[in-house]
Amino acid sequence: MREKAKLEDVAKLAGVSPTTVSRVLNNRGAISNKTRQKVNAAIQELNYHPNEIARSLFISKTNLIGLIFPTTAHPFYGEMVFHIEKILSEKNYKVLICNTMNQAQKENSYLNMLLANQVDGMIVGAHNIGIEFYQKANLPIVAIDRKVSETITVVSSDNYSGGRLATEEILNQGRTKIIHINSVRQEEAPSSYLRRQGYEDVMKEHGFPYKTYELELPFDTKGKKQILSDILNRHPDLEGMFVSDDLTAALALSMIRKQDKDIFVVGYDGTEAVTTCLPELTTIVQPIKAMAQLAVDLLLKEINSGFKDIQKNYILPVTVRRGEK
Amino acid sequence: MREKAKLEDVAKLAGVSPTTVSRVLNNRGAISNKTRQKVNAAIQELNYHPNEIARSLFISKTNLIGLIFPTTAHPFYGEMVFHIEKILSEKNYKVLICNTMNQAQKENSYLNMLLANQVDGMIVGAHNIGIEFYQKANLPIVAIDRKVSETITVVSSDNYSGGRLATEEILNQGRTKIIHINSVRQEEAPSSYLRRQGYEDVMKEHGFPYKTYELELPFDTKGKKQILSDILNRHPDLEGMFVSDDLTAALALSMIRKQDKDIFVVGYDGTEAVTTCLPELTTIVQPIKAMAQLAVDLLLKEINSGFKDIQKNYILPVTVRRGEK
DNA sequence: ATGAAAGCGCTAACAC
DNA sequence: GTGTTAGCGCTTTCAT
Repeated sequence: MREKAKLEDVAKLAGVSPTTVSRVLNNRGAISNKTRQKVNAAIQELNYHPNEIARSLFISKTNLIGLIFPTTAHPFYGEMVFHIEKILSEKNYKVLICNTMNQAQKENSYLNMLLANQVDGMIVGAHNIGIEFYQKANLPIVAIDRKVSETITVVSSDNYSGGRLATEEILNQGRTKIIHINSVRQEEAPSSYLRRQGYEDVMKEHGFPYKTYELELPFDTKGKKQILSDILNRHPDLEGMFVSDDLTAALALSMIRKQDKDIFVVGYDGTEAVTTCLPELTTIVQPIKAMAQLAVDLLLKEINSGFKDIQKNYILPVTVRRGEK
Repeated sequence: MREKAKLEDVAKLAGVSPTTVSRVLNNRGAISNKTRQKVNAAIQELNYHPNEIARSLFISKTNLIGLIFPTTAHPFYGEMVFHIEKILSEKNYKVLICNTMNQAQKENSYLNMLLANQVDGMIVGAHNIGIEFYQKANLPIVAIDRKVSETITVVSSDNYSGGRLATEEILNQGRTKIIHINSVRQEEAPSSYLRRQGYEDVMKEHGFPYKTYELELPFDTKGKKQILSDILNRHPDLEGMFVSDDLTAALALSMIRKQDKDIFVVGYDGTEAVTTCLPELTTIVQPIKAMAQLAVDLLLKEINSGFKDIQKNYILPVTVRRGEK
């Protein structure tokens, strides 16, 4: 295995100094055409690739962005990560991906790893360690759907309206016996709380009883099914369910079909993947692409402004996607 | 924004030499307990994080792995990337993610980016540029579902058997008028060709006519639907379809339902997400986690053996997942 | 238009 | 046990 060529090798082969090669590479300063050609020829011949690591070390900038999310295996995050990476790569940034699987310990060690690797910034959509860990990082960070904070910018979609819309969608079907299934409330994640609030407010306004299940949903399908089954049994006359995650909603839907019940299910997220698989599911659509775009824009602004206080909360609107008949 | 502490700052504060700090950090050599404590205290106080970039530069190893895939927005790749990252992170490797969106130009520039960033190796599941680009990289690489090559290890699942199984599954329903829908054949991607071969061989063996559509499927759902609709119209008496991608199969399924036809659809991939959304779909399940594990194992072996010739093709078995009634 | 030299933050000989 | 020194591959003053 031939050793990798370095800048010095190129310089020697081209008969110039390392400085000159560097100038050609970075298009800086004035270079004669003849020199440029010699250098380029040498680069070609040696199949030379500049060492970004060395470059990063010198300029104290890596163009590396860390992404911390629960798991790309979930379509919501898979699509979110896709959009973020796509937008960042167009601006010449590279993306380090971290799947925390909702484990605080992993999130913490990923955070330290990213700091050690000198990322220029981070986009965080995981919710398990205190915001103070991130504040200590002293780095441009944008959070997605996280707790409001004095120093970290948050991008989210309108979870409260989402909860309201979902509930109204069911009520519009003439159904009033409606429960809500949510993930367990996490201190740092207001989204589930807001969705719940939206649901409960609407029910209260109409004077209907409401019931929210905050579940610590297990990762495996079997466990989820068991829990859902118990809930269905407990509500034999149920007419509607607002389930704050499409995948769990899908599970509920298929159980309902099997039991030949008539329960109207509304889900949450509205990813491409789930919409393709389950076009009949009514769901609240989060603007994933727009959230990704905004998060990136804000992050790059922080990075380029020297991390000054443009911290704020941004809330993007959600929409209803009515299931196809 | 306080400047980042560096090793030298820690050394000064602790009243020792940089070397000693480095030794404490890396647990190398013999250090007195007292010194270790002083150093650790200084590290704490300064909130010091070792600069991995500088370290990488010196030791000529980044512990960085590049992942090149079409898009994490597709559940198959989303899940694949999740598993790969999870396994790699346990071995202290970091992951740079690249979404090529099936564009050769992007794939090529990602490849160069990864080389410039001194990745220790790559796992590639995209199929748009010639294998020779990768060979030039002169780096440990494992390909997933790519063309067989003399110098690059390939991990795939048994696409030929998958094609056969899918077809037999439909025949077992007593259906014989079966078509196959595949993505357009790409020179470097044998998987679609092998699935097609499996389908056609089984049909031939039974003496039934066969028809394969190799489609350049557009990215948008609308376009896909149009194409599928045309195909359905062309085959009014169709009894079965083998569609070599679950998402496209899901689209076909919902159209078939709407038209109230009786066509048995078998898909391909068997991801968690699609299985959850569409438990009634029969599909060929690729062993995503096992493929990820094997790909990582082989890659790390190449990296640690100094990239010697353990190149080979590994084919993992697929299974049938029968749709729930 | 080009080159010499210093240094980004770290580690590994090699001393003592 | 601990420190001194050189250097990983690059860029950038500061010369010329």
